[in-house]
Amino acid sequence: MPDGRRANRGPGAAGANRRALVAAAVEVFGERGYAAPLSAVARRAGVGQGSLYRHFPERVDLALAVFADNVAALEALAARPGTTVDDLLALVTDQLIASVAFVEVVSSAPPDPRLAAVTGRVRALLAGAAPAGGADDLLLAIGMVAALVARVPPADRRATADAAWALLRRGLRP
Amino acid sequence: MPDGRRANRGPGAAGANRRALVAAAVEVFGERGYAAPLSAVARRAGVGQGSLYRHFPERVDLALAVFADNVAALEALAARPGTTVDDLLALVTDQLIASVAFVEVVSSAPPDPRLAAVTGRVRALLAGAAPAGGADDLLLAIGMVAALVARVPPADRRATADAAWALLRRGLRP
Amino acid sequence: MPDGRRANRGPGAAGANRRALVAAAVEVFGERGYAAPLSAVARRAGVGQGSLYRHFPERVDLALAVFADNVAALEALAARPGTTVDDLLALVTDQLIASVAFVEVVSSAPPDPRLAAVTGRVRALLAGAAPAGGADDLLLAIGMVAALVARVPPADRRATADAAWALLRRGLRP
Amino acid sequence: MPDGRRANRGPGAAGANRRALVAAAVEVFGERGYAAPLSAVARRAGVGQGSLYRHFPERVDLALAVFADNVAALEALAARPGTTVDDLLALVTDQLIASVAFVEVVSSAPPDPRLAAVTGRVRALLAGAAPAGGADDLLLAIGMVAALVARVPPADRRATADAAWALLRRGLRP
DNA sequence: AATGAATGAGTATTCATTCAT
DNA sequence: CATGAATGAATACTCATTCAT
Repeated sequence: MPDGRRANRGPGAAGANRRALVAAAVEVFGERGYAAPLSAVARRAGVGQGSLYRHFPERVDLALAVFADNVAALEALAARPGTTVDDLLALVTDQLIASVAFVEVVSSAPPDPRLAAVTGRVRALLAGAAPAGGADDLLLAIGMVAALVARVPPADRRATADAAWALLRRGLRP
Repeated sequence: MPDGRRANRGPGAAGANRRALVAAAVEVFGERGYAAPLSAVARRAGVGQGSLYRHFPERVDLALAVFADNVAALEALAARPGTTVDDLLALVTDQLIASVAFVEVVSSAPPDPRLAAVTGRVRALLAGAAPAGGADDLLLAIGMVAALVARVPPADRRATADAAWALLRRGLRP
Repeated sequence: MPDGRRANRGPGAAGANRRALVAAAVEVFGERGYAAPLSAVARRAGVGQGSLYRHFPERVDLALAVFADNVAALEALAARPGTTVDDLLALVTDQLIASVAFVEVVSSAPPDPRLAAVTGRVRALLAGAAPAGGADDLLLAIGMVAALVARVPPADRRATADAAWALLRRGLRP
Repeated sequence: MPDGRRANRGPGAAGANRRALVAAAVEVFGERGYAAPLSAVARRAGVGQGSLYRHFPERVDLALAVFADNVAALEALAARPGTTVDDLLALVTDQLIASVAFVEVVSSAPPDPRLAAVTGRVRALLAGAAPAGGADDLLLAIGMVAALVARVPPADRRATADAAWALLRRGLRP
């Protein structure tokens, strides 16, 4: 290929490509929303369109890859002795703010069983840390904060998340 | 007009067209999201593409028309003697469920001053009904419920909204 | 009509409307080219779309109206004793610069017999003022200047026309 | 691909596609003017819409490609020993007649620096062949002939160009 | 396995033209 | 006879997906 085409780095690049695509998806979807063109993700990752489709045949597969990373981090934290519910919520909030666009995925049709599996893992680790019955409330609260944070400009996300958690903790009536 | 073209109903149809377009927008955006094709809105309304653009030059103008109706209904309710904050929140929730897709608009760029005006009217009427300082908490809570409801399948929206309000009212710690 | 619709000024407005449309066409086509939307002409004239179509069923009819005015002015000048060919060319040049967009019409299909008639009148009055056989050269020269002026920014049109006439008068080889 | 979709000829078709698009643009714009639909150019070239946009993101890029070819041919001729100004003008005239529609581009807004570069190259090669100071006159004359030829039916273009050059050479006064 | 060009369906938008009032 | 809303065909442009190399 004597032309301007990027060199074919061969099979060895597969792992690096996959990681670059996930990182690019976090960035691009964070900036332009979950509906951003996939070509922009491939370009940001420095990877061909075809490679994106090989690794992630559907748009949702990119989101699932991010979720998998996030849940693994949560599970690692939960496994550490002395971790409180608040510690877990703090990490969840950090993840929400970092990968806000993927929250949109949750509502996208059709409902994906792999998504349900992720939610199940989160529920399980919350149940392990919260008093009986509290896990569903926490899941609902996380959903509310996530949804809210997703529709706020990047600069306001941290403050909005903090205000939302404060309100949720004290309730509407003092 | 022996061909397939819809009869030109003349200028008298302007009002009816406008109302049909708003109603169609609520339906279509409710089903397919705020990014749904405008051609689908025009078709559902039984109106030509050009008429849609005449009445609503930008997509956001459709949302503003819905918001204007909603806020007017809220103001009418607030003006009725004996109306409580809970009455207002109940109506807000009904509106959210009925016009869920328009919630997405609030986060769309660029920020629209007309949108800020609508928010201002809501804040004002809440401030008139809530104890001092409570209006901002209520606005935040409405935002959370709205964002959450918007990413839930239509059939679950009522139950989700109810659960969210219950959680917000009692707070996360019993 | 209690709404925002302009008052129907009635049949008496016909003449004024026609003149306003021609003037608006000169302006709008001058600014945006002969392909400018007819709705812009009607708006500029302060006249309904329907009235434009009544007076000028086709786009070319607007051009013909301008040409008719221009040729009448030329004929009036030619009829004045002592008028030279240069006087006529000076007026033609003024007209070209003022109504530059209409030059495009000449090349628009299909060829219109009324356009040929206008050209014939111009040839006749030039023949009356120029030495035998010179009228066709003059017509060709006018066509060249017109075509050139039409593709130059408004501010440069006068200077361009002057340079073109100077070149035509002296020829390429001194 | 059993459906109607054209076979994907792969990246190797890029060069052929580009050439086909330029050739199709010359034809289509020649027949229907510079405002002709780009979809017609793509269809004539036997190429998808997307490929047209990939190669020529803007309409003017098609014109620049034609100009680049034309100027290169002129420069090649100018470099040949014994080439006269008349030889160059003859080639310019041939090019004008073949790619007449692109003349419109020159007046299109916004002014494009790449267009100015093309003009500069033409001026340079004329200056090399013409007596001192003559290049600007020649450029003006070419502009007049080009503008005139562009507004004449295809069948008349050669004769019109010849008549225009003859008039320019001898000047208006015998 | 990677690359990126090719493809065309899908949408937004404009504007000529018609016609009820 | 005037008005301007209604209509939809035509066009520009984007982007998901395929596939030759």
